[in-house]
Amino acid sequence: MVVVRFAPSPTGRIHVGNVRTALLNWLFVKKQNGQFVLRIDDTDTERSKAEYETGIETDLTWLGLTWDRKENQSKRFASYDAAAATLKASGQLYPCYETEDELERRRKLAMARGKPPVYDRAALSLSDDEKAKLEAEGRKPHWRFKLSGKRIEWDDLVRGAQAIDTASVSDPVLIKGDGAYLYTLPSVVDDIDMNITHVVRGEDHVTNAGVQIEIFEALGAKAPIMAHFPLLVGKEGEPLSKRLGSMSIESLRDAGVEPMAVLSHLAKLGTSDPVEARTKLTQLVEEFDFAKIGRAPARFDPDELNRVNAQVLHTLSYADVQKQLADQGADLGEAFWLAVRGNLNLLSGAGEWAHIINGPIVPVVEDADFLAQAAALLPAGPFDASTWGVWSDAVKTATGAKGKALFLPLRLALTGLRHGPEMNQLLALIGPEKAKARLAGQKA
RNA sequence: GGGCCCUUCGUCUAUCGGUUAGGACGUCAGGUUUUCAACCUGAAAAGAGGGGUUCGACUCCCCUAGGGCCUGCCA
Repeated sequence: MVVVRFAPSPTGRIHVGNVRTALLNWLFVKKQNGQFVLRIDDTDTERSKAEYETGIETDLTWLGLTWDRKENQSKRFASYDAAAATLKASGQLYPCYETEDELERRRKLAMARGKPPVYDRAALSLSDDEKAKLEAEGRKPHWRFKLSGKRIEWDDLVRGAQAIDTASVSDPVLIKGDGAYLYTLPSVVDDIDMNITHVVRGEDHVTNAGVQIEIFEALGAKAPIMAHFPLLVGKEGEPLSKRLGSMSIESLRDAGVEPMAVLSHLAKLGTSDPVEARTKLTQLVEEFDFAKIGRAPARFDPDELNRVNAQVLHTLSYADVQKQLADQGADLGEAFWLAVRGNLNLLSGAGEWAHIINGPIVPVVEDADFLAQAAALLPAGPFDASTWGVWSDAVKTATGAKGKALFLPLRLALTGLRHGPEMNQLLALIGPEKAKARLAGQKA
């Protein structure tokens, strides 16, 4: 069975970049009838917060990205300890005593000389006596994984044949001087223990992939299949991180954006499919294919998201939104929704139209005589969708006004606005009493 | 500095040596709505620059320019 994971750290709320990773994993695994594991990467106990963990769950749930299983890395230290012990025993995890300052200095020096800043493995040649002496001085070792220096190759589902030369990469630190695990080892151990079959993530991890494949093998496991997709960049092609603050899922939800708009946009952006609204997650699942994902960074433009949001709204059925309309006191029935949805950019806008229909609103009167003539011609009621046509025709005959001169004054008087849904729908919903009052210039 | 990846209409992209370079959004025009919005139809709109290879290059190679990622005791 296909098993994927989404592994956010609970050090903040998730944003569009994170969600894209989650979504791509989710769409892929649903198409394969596999399992989606939500793995909370909370090994950093200092920065991880329970409130962010629940925040992540809230955001994913709002989007409809369900998980089959949830794990917390903070509960799995025993497994990491065991894996570290295995690697230490085989000599593949070795202690280093350089300070961060030293390493920083060496890196800068190497770069200044035009050399790649790769760790020189000086610690490997330390004798037991030297190590003992350093530890006696109070130095705490950090532990590095010894890379093979070979070319690591894999077939990436998005990028095709990949090769990374581990000779050009520093031996990764797996355990910090304070004993804390860095992301690398727990990630590999979890992937093994949780039978993760496919790792789907951003291309910022491709170098990691090479390193991690070696760790998988060092632990006697086979690395999962990898898929690294291009990252999102901003509208002008700048790294998205600069604007991430305003892109949190929480903020989008607060702004009234539809979950399916977020999902549609993120699923289609950077793929060969047109960026169009889908109203059901199942449609996105059906259409998902790694082969459709391009290799160039995809530009995320909030305006596009708003456009997709409007598109979602325009196709949502009454049943889809009835509950939400009721929540904002704007459930005026199916005819109302159908009349109004095409004019909405946000669902919250439905409330404004409900208010225009229910009143009281102040009509805009530019020519009271004209409106008085029109009011006199108003049918007795009740109103239906044909009332408007009959009535406006009568007004036209009586006054000689036509086109814009006929319609705009009536629209302004009846709705107070210059634009909106078709008047035949609106007039039927407004009804005879309010129509009459508004035409007379009265608040109603 | 080094490594990896990328560059086609304004935007997201198709093309995997021979196409009138296709689609979607946006834009513009027309239609519908006796107004507007929504909706429908149509049009304009592209291979970063320079060298090669080839009968032929968007497609393959090199250089230049531009962009992204990595190069952490971050994830």
